[in-house]
Amino acid sequence: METNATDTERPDDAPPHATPKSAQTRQRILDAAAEVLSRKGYAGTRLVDVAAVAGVQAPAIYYYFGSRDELVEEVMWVGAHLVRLHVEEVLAEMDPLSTHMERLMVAVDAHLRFELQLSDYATASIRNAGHVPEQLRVRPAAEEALYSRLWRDLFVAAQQAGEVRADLDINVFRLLLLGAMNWVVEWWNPRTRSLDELVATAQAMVRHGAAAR
Amino acid sequence: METNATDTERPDDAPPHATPKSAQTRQRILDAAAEVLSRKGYAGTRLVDVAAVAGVQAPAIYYYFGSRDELVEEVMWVGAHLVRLHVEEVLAEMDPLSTHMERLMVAVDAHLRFELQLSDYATASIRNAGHVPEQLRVRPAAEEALYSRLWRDLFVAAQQAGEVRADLDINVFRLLLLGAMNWVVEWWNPRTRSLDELVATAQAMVRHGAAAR
DNA sequence: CCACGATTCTAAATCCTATTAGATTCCACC
DNA sequence: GGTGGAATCTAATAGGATTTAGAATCGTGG
Repeated sequence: METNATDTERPDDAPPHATPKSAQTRQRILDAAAEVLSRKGYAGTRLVDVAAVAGVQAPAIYYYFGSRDELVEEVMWVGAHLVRLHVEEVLAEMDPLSTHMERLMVAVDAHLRFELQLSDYATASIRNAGHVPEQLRVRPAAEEALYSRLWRDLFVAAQQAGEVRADLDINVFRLLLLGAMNWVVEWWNPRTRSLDELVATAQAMVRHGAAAR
Repeated sequence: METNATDTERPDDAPPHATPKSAQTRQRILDAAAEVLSRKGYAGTRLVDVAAVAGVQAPAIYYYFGSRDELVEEVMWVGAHLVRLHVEEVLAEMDPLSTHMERLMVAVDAHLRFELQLSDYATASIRNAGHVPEQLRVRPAAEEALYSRLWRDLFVAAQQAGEVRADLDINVFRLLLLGAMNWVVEWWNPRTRSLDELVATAQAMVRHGAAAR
């Protein structure tokens, strides 16, 4: 019994998957859950709806996930994970000579675009962070902590380099900024406002709001 | 049948109330609902819990409210309404000679303090705005629109007076700011951070982020 | 102190949705 | 083409929460 197999994070309790290509159904279900969750929220997400979006019958979900909560938890984790990966990746591609403020601007841009355009997972994760029962928050919370650290590092570096006012409370400022960006999912309408404009304004909020001088 | 009585907004479908003093039970129930709703969210709010907090049995709620959803809707509406009243009141007390930027600072202060200290209703309203079913959003949404207008007016006046940069998109900036402040309920912990510090940083975000010069 | 309406309770009905059971189909491989 | 396991379905179960029914209690005015 090779319980500690190498290709999976979840040891043994996990149902089958990973073997045949039809386990892409698992992905369809996960995607569907992300979409429904991002729209309806934890309260309004019914397995029947998820199944319908995934083109499957509700009980089929149990072939891949132990329970509704397990499915939700995974969506939340993936959401937090993807955002962090995306922002990290974009930052890694930057010119190493960029200023810290430039890095902040790029991070703001990446966060907003990913959240609004690329990922139902991110939206689901953001909107339901404070609404799912405690037990479901553990794994996702760990991911969010990593993401939080990423931003903290950006701000600390910028402040130490003198690019951010020394008297600014960067911890509170960072949390306010992330809140402003997260809340965007509650009001942004692609048909009403251009994403570019949104990004530019958010960047201005940081540049002028935090910059030294 | 005096259906169009003068002392109530809801015409006739409403159950008794308004007459005897014991209708303060209604208030207890509403308060309890606000508290539970602000902590557990729409999903996790069970009538049994609300009843327990109100010191009553669950079915008693139906003597005052037609349904669970009606109760929730009222909490949401009251939440939005109270915030607006509070901020309007504080602004009204200001020296008429105050600058527009000073008025914005006071509004930020009032919004945050009310949301975090004074009102479970505000918290409940904010946290669940995007999570309750569509039908429940109509009445609360009307209140929120009024509040939105209040802020828009503040920003428009400030910009026209030249106290806010002319090239700033004040609509987007306003929505970002309100988002930042609303999201605070998701992370603020009174034991970890002082409210004064939070308010000061939020004000700085506006003052430096939006101010001309 | 009695009556009557207002208020609240206990007990039961109803509904909704997650979850399980068991049957069935699909598909790769012999 | 048949066999065995993987994948999915239909139908039934179960549990929890709202909501109704009807009884009990409380409090006030006569």
